[in-house]
Amino acid sequence: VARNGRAAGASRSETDRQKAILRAAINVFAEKGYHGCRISDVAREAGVAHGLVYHYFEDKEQLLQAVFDLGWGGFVARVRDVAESGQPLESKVRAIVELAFHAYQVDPNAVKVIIVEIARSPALDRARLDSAFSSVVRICERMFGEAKEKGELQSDKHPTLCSALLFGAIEMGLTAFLLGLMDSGSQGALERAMLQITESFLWGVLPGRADLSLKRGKPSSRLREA
Amino acid sequence: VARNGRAAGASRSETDRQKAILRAAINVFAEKGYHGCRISDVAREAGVAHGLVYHYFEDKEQLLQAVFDLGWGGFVARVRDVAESGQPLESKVRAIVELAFHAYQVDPNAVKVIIVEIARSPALDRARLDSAFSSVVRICERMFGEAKEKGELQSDKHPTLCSALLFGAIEMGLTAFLLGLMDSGSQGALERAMLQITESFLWGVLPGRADLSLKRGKPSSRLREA
Amino acid sequence: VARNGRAAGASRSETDRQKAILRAAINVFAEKGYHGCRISDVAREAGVAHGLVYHYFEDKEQLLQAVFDLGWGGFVARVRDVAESGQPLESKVRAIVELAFHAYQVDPNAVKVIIVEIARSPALDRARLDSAFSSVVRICERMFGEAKEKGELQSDKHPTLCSALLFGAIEMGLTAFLLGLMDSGSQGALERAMLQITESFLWGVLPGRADLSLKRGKPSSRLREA
Amino acid sequence: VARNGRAAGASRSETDRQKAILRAAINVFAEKGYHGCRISDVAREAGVAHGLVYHYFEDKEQLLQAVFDLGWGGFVARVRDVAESGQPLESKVRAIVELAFHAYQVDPNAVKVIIVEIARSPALDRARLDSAFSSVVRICERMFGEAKEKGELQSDKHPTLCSALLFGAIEMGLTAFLLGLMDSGSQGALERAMLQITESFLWGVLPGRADLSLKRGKPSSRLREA
DNA sequence: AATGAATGAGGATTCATTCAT
DNA sequence: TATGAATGAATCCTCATTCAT
Repeated sequence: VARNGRAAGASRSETDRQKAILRAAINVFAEKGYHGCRISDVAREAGVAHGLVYHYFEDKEQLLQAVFDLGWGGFVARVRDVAESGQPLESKVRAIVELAFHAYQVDPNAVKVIIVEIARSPALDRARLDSAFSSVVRICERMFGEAKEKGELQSDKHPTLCSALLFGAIEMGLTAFLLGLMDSGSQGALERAMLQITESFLWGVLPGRADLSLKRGKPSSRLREA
Repeated sequence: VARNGRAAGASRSETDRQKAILRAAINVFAEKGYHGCRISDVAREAGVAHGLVYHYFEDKEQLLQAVFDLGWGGFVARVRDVAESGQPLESKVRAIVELAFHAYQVDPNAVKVIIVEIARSPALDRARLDSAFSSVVRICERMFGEAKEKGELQSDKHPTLCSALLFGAIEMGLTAFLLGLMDSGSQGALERAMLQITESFLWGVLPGRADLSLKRGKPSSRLREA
Repeated sequence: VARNGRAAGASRSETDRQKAILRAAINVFAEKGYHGCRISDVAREAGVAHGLVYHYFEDKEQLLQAVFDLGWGGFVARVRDVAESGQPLESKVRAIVELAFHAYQVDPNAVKVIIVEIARSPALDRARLDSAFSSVVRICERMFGEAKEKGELQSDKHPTLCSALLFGAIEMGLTAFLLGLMDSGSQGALERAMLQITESFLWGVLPGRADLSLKRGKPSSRLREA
Repeated sequence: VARNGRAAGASRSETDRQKAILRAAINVFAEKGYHGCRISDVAREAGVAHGLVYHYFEDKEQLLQAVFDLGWGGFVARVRDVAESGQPLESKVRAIVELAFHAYQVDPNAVKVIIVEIARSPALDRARLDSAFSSVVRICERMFGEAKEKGELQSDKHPTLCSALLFGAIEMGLTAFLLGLMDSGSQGALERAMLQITESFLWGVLPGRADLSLKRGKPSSRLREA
């Protein structure tokens, strides 16, 4: 029993160490960028010797992959759930934006790393990364494509581009906070931004447009009103 | 005259070398990424000895800065011209999107480097870059703010966020091409994308836009105002 | 016990590597000069990879500093002990010359590096070095100043200059050996040189010293006082 | 005639340029050290393009040689004149010290370069430099040797060492000024230092020694009293 | 599992030197 | 003569990775 206890403790602490390193990697990558930091920076942040990083991760690149997979993988899965659910397009879009902003609220550094490093080229396995990124775009592309067939999307809109634009709006909205263009401290700023992104994407920014949603008589079910 | 010609040729060729290096840097950075290439890769691409790069540029980072300044400076100036012109908001937005896409058509690699290697990364002098990036956002923020006062923008839209969203849509639209999500080869793809970004930003993606763009100015109660 | 032995061996060997590098640096600097050698020359001499040098020393310059600190620090401390001891000036001078020559006998290369590469050159942090060098001069300056008050030094001698001259005599005496002007191989050459430097400094080189050293304390008018 | 005039003017200006470069080299070497400066630093100081340096001097090393030869060559020649003159040892020593201090007053930077760079190893043609330095030592060695035979030097003094000590005293005396240990600004400081070096070398620093010179009834002819 | 000493490939940068003009 | 663009050998230094303990 004592053995088991110790073993369990040990194995738990193993995982703890690994998690600590992953956490540290997220923070250090977010702060200095993947190329701008050393493995030993990550190790110091995690409070371990740099050699230990290699016990848990193949190499520096795999560490970034792990950060990416951890944050992105969950996000993609959740986006897929939403995109493949039965709700109307409007609700789906709203939910996806909420997912992204929620992730940002929970772990802004992780979002930052993913946003910042995702498009940088040779550091990562392009195939894997691009496809990872592409995968969300593709998922939503399908979502928009099907919505288009159902008449939930304007007929002249390219589904791929819709998908890209949605994430572009989300990303740059978040970037505005990351860069300090928007004050993320002020109460409710993130919620308002989230709302505006959704609304703008759906109805545009010009006056008199949003009102249509009423006219059409299809008030979208809104999560927060549920 | 011949002398003058030669002299002019000589002095031009000095600048030519510098330009050649800058061009090479754009292409090599776009191809392999800033961190993924060596100065000597740039030099080889430019057909010069690597030492010459240091004759014209302080160091590798300054070379990237130069790429940025060259491409971004012109873009910002043109955006400012548009933003401060007298035309209605809709035309301004349309013109700004066109500017970005035109830059991409003229020099996709430069756009790629600026978007992928510079606009995000902590690799460079953040103060300078952030302010450079912020500057366009601020310019358009003012544009949207003034439009809002004139009733050209929905009253609940935050000008900063509008600005961020516009550039987010543009950037991710371009990214879709950069990553190959969209086929930039097909005739007119860029033009259609450009149009869609503009329209989506202005009118949203939900159906009914076509009607509306004909019968603008029909106010009605909105859901949240109910 | 065996474990302890190994552990002790290990911890000692860490320091041993550092010492080996320092030793190698002394020899290589002495042989080829600071600017004339590469870090990898030092590393090879020490039998380690060049990267390890940077594990123990900040950079090449700090390595030279370390050589200096090691050799000079001890010397200064010993000079201070002598200078602040209670013995008469003559004995102090004798002891200081002995210190320097002893250092040369024990480690001629270290003395060479300190004299040739450090004591003069603008290559290093002048503030630190000058003050290091100045410190001995100042220590002895005080020694001569106090001796002067006690009448142990000619009343028209400037203490600072006495100090400088003493070390000048010592240094050039050693330099004569370093440059091969004097044959350091011949038995007792160093001892004789040491003695001559001391005697010359104390009594001058003109004839009549032998008498005087027997009948000290016979004042008479001096030429300039005539 | 016009041609001659121009030619003469041209050739004169050639020499002027060369002299300017040499002057610049002296100053820059003195300021930053031979290894611490670039050819272009020298060229800038001289107000010429760095390429021109190679028109007048083989390479960087030859430039240092030229500086050395210029300053040292004259000094050695003058020392030889003194050493081989018929005057008594005491006068010779006095004259040699005066030569050195005079050189310092006329061109402290040149003296600094020669003093500082002379002993540094691989930068220069050791054979040439050492022999250059050795040559003065040898010249004076002979001087002391002959003086010893005539009984003008203590019988137990090694001529080589006497020579080394003399220059050691001179050099460190000058170094005291170079390092700011002595205030070279104060009126007459150099003269007093010069005097003290001479006197100390001849009669030592202990009290009651100098008086001998009177007792012996051989007042040395002193230049300043001439 | 954990440490950190040790390794060495890799690449940025410098600067003496050349040479076309 | 004079210039400074151009070259490229030389070297410092970094840091991912390994491995003995």
